[in-house]
Amino acid sequence: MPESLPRKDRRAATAARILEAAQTEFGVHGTRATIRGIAQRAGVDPSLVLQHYGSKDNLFTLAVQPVASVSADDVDDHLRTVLDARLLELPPATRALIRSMFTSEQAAQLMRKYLQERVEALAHASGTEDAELRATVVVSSILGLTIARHFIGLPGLDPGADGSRTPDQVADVVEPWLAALLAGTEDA
Amino acid sequence: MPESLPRKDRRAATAARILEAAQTEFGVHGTRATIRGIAQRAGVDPSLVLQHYGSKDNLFTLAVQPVASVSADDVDDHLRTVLDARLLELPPATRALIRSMFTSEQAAQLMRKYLQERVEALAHASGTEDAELRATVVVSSILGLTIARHFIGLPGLDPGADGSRTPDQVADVVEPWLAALLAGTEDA
DNA sequence: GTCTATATACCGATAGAC
DNA sequence: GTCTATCGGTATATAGAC
Repeated sequence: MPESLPRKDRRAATAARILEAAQTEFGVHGTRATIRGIAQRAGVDPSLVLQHYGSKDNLFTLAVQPVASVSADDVDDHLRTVLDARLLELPPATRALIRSMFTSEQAAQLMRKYLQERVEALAHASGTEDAELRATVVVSSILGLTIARHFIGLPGLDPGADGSRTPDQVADVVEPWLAALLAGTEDA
Repeated sequence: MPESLPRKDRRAATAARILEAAQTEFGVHGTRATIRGIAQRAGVDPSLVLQHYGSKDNLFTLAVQPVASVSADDVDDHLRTVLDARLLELPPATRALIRSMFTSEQAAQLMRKYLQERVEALAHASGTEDAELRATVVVSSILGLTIARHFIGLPGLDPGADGSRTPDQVADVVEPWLAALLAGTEDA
């Protein structure tokens, strides 16, 4: 055995590895992820998972906490940032949250709160008529694009598929369209 | 016991009740729905469920088959029809499919095929530049609105919530916006 | 401190009583 | 034909061996 770190540090590092493994497993299997699967991915004994986190439910709660959202002082910048993030790679916690929110009321509530915060930030920053409705539609559309891209695999959003489309090209089309709805300048 | 129908009809009626119960249970619990729960909802013995359908997986396959989509000869009519259907009440099979597609690869594949058919119909009917990309974004947005409305419960889409908004009012805002993206006439 | 063994519960599916 | 009883498997969680 190599020179070991202080016990406390080793324990914290193991706990972090378990949490990362939990995010990955919940991201792949949703609420059907198992303690055994998480332990195997983290390279530890299953009992250690509960030793560190007490229960599967507690570990789940920690694993699906989304990263803090950026502020929305500038609407266009905010839209572009969020859209790029959702079309490129998904943070493990976000992937786990989306995968789990249809079979966990707790996850659904967390997602509702998270999305509603973005709705209110966008609505406040735009301030047009029907601002909340428009912001809700924008946020819902981004959610739909995220799911279609990362969980369903619709070929039209798959980068490098048929027409070798990059995520940037998708965002170039989508961003002005979302901005137009928020601003209320679209015409049919 | 009242005068009973012919055995065959009674049996078919029971099978139909079981299938309906399965759609409801898969719509509520996703792939976590149980044979026992389905049987209880249908008012029959659990063994009867397997007697009729062979296996849970076979019953699941039948329960999540979406109803056939309408044709898209007229783009605006098609958008309006689909949008109204998704914002009002969701068919049981569609609810079960969406709820299950994150924990069942079979359901995910079925949803991909279903959405891609709508994408190609819309893209063919519009025929603008980047038609497939635009149709994919439209279909993904409708999916996002459906999920936000029926599975997350975002207040901005909740009919009769704060501003007593009807689904029609939501569709009145969303439909022209989606049509503009398809037609390529939006401006930023 | 780490892991083996197990308690408890629920799942899908099957066999056989009536 | 319908239902009782149960098998085999797997899950979370706990207790105790070392």
